[in-house]
Amino acid sequence: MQNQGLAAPSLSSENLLFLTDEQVRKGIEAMFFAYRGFTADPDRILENYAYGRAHHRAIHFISRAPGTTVNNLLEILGVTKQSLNRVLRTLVDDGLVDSRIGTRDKRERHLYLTEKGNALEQELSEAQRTRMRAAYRAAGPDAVQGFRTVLEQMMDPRMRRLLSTMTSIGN
Amino acid sequence: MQNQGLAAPSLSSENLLFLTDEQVRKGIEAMFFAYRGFTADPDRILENYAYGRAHHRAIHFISRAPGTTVNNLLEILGVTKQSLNRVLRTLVDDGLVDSRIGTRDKRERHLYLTEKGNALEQELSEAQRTRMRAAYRAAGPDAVQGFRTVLEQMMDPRMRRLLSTMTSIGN
DNA sequence: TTGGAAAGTCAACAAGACTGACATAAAATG
DNA sequence: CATTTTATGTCAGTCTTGTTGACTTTCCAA
Repeated sequence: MQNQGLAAPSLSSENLLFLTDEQVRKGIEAMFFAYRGFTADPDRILENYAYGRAHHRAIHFISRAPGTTVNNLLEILGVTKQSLNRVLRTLVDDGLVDSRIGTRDKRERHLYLTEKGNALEQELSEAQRTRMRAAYRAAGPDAVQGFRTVLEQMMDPRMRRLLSTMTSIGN
Repeated sequence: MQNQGLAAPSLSSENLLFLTDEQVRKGIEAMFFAYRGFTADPDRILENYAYGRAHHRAIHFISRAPGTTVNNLLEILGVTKQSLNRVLRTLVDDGLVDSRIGTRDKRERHLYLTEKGNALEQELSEAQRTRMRAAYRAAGPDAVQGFRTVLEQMMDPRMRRLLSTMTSIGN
């Protein structure tokens, strides 16, 4: 177990207060409630389609990285292939996702959103972006910078790497 | 649908960039990955006890507000009472939670952690706090302030009120 | 005092995670 | 060329955690 800062010599008294269990706990609870808000709008929309959060996640990342393979998506989502397969199957069957056999490596399936899939993706992400945008605007640019910084520190390093490669493609 | 800022006259060019769909989308993905990190440590611990995240949440908020009623907890957790009841039953049966019939209103149950329940709560929250603390320390005080501000803006107003009353008790 | 509302409990079901076993096809390797 | 590894898909079964519906007990107000 690490030294948790109570006796750390390099911290200012402001930092000592800032790192009290109480303060950290507030952050934990804020994270819990905020995540509920974060998923609330897409969840509401998904009810109309008989899809769930799992479908949303798949659609999101296929939209983000078109042509991604199943294996790649597995890595990003952190679920088992059986679990992802169930979701993908329904999305392919319903005509929202196109699964194309790889040209170089025919074992691979490359995933793309169809027009229909893209429409749902737009609907979902627009709802989610609207909330985020409102929060960002209310909080201001500096707060957003801090928000992003703390989130990056919270995730596992592996996910942090994954996120940075993903955003460098997408930008 | 609201004006999303692209033509908003009061925004600086820095803000225009800052509010691009791409930037917002990065935030969404960061939130997703960070939440995974956020729950990873408690989840690992819970495996040893045959409990899940739902048990953790109940334990957390009972610890936070000892003597809270089932109804109150329902409000905080945002699940159905039947769902919460299953979790509470196992916790009571296993001797982690004490459920006392209300004195004023005998319909109510007031919930308390037992010594055993407190021990698990400590183990779980210490693991979670350790990660949060590390993230906070790496990000710095200003970033943490921004983090908290954005999270509060992201949650539903009802939850924001709930959080503020909760923290005013706990502090 | 009685009927409705509120708090909590029990039962059954569904979504979405999991593990394990197995199949197929293609690529990589000796 | 034979063997092994990799990528994907599938079937079956389990677990957690959410849901709805039906029920009991308790309280309160008409």
